[in-house]
Amino acid sequence: MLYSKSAEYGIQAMIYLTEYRSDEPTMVSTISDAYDIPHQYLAKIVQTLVKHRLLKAKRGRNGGIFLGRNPKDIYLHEIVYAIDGPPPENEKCAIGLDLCSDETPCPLHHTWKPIKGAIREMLSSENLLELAKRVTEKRRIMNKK
Amino acid sequence: MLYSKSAEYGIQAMIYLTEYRSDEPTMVSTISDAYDIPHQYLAKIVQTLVKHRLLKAKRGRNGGIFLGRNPKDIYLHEIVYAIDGPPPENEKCAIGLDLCSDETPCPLHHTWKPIKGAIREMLSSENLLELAKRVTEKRRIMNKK
DNA sequence: ATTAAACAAGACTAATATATCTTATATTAT
DNA sequence: ATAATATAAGATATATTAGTCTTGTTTAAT
Repeated sequence: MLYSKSAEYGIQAMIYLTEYRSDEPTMVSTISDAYDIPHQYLAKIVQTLVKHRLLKAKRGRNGGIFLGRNPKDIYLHEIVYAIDGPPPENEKCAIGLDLCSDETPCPLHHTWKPIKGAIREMLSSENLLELAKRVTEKRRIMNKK
Repeated sequence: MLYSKSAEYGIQAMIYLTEYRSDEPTMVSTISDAYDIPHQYLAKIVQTLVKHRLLKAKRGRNGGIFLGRNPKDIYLHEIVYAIDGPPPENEKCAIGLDLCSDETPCPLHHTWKPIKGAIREMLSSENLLELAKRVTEKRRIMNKK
């Protein structure tokens, strides 16, 4: 809906790294096991994130990956864009008609535009640190039951 | 984003039928030409819509398709569900974590839930007649330029 | 009756996203 | 030095979506 499955895996991996942050590198296999993601597939995604400097990798024995920078400065849309690519220049209208704009709106324009704005806002305001905190909290609640 | 390309084509076709409603049937090729949709591909989609009674078809020479009922009583989500299938029982959370609910929310839950609601609301409140009117109005504006 | 022209339907092809397999390369423990 | 073990990278495989091709069936004009 919001992004590809690959981007979803990427987000999960980065949340994991934030939640269990450490000076030691974390192996990709540790994350793929934790979230039940195919190992080699996640490895590919991780490579992309490393190229975009969102992750750092340490190769060789006892190697693994780290966050590329402080998680409170990493926003969701960066991860999504790195993996899925940036959104298209001229975004299509919701119904696929040509030339949708405020002046010549497509039939869904007035309803869809604010929703699209809310999505953009969500992806560009949520940072990894906050997300990871909420995951920790969620686990706490679930364990209590 | 909201639905598959097939569903998008289906919506376009039904808007066309609403805008140019007539007692005579409209050929699938007329619509595929108008919206630049691959003819045979649209034909397949139309078959699905006929099976779901959203369209009626008249076979044979001088045949074509009609709306299955009054366009003001046809809502977007019906078209989408007919083509893409109904949404999954237990909708996944935005980040793909297990068990996302109000009690054990995923990290995006609070932001994403109202957006999802707005999308659902949009698809279930917009009817074909309104949409077609707006397309007509849009064309009027565009021609004036 | 015959034929032309429309939708119906199934098999096939192409493109893309997802996933796996194999080999290379880097790094550390021994 | 060597072996073990991690990421890097490229080729291959599978699943899904999008699109095409061919044939069947229905209907009306002739």
